[in-house]
Amino acid sequence: MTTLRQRELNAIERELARRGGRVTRQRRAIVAQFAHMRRYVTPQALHESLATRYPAIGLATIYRTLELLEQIGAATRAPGQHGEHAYLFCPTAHHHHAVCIKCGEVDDVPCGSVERFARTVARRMRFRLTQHRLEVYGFCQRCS
Amino acid sequence: MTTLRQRELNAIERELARRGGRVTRQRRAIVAQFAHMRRYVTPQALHESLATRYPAIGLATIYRTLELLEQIGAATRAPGQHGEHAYLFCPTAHHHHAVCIKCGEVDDVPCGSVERFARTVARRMRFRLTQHRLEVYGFCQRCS
DNA sequence: GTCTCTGCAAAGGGTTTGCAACGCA
DNA sequence: TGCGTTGCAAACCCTTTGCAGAGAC
Repeated sequence: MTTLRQRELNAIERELARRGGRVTRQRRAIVAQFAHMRRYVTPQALHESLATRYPAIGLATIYRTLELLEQIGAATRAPGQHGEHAYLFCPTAHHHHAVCIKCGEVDDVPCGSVERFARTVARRMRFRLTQHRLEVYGFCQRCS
Repeated sequence: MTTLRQRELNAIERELARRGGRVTRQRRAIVAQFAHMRRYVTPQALHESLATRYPAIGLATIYRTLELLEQIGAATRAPGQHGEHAYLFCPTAHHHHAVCIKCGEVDDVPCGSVERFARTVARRMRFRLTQHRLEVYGFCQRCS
């Protein structure tokens, strides 16, 4: 698990470098913490959770880094209920999410069957499908 | 269709009255325009679209009325991409949406089969399901 | 050494709130 | 007449931007 995570982090750093970006201490710290959280986080929350070990990182840097991660396909942004941004570390291909309403942890739901299902629905409605999004809420195995 | 719409409007006014709320000119105008639009609208956009006939209605009133409609179950709020609020007139029971990415019109997708599907997914993941939400994006029949 | 990134602070934009006047019931 | 609602404007809060200094490569 840790190995997989480390591999993901390395891939992100490579992608950053490939685009001419720089791998700074701040970005390393932000990405590591973000990946570790496994839930939707607001820039503010991420800033706070980094404050102990990296008190010097500015909030604007968090915003800029999260936006960058979204651009390189390592994060998803889903606007929260109060208008704030909420990001999820999410470096893999298209899939869906199961969000635990107790602990907040987010698991992945593989896309295959969702896609077939969405296509059926669209065909029935004479709707030309381009995207679909399923979110499932409930209690994860541990919180049940 | 018009009859159905009128019936929905009447139901909303009754619900308002039942909760001790008042049916004012402003609320009537807002609800009628909102229901007529059949798409996600921001408070700002609704305010503008009312400006011609009701220039005196304040933006704050729109915000307050939309929030109220959400509370009585006549509207859904889905935060937009830039952090603004977006509301959809949506007075019927639980269902899902097919959003046209060209004209913005929103159609309903009946819930039944989505629900069965979501349950299957949840069972496979040992996830105790409480809610689910499917959104389908593409071109509606007319825009295809 | 160059050019990107960072932190700070100010600006921006949407939303919410306080309050006196208004108007349903 | 009483009490919920409205409009206005100020307050709020989160996000974005500008800029000079720091730092990756």
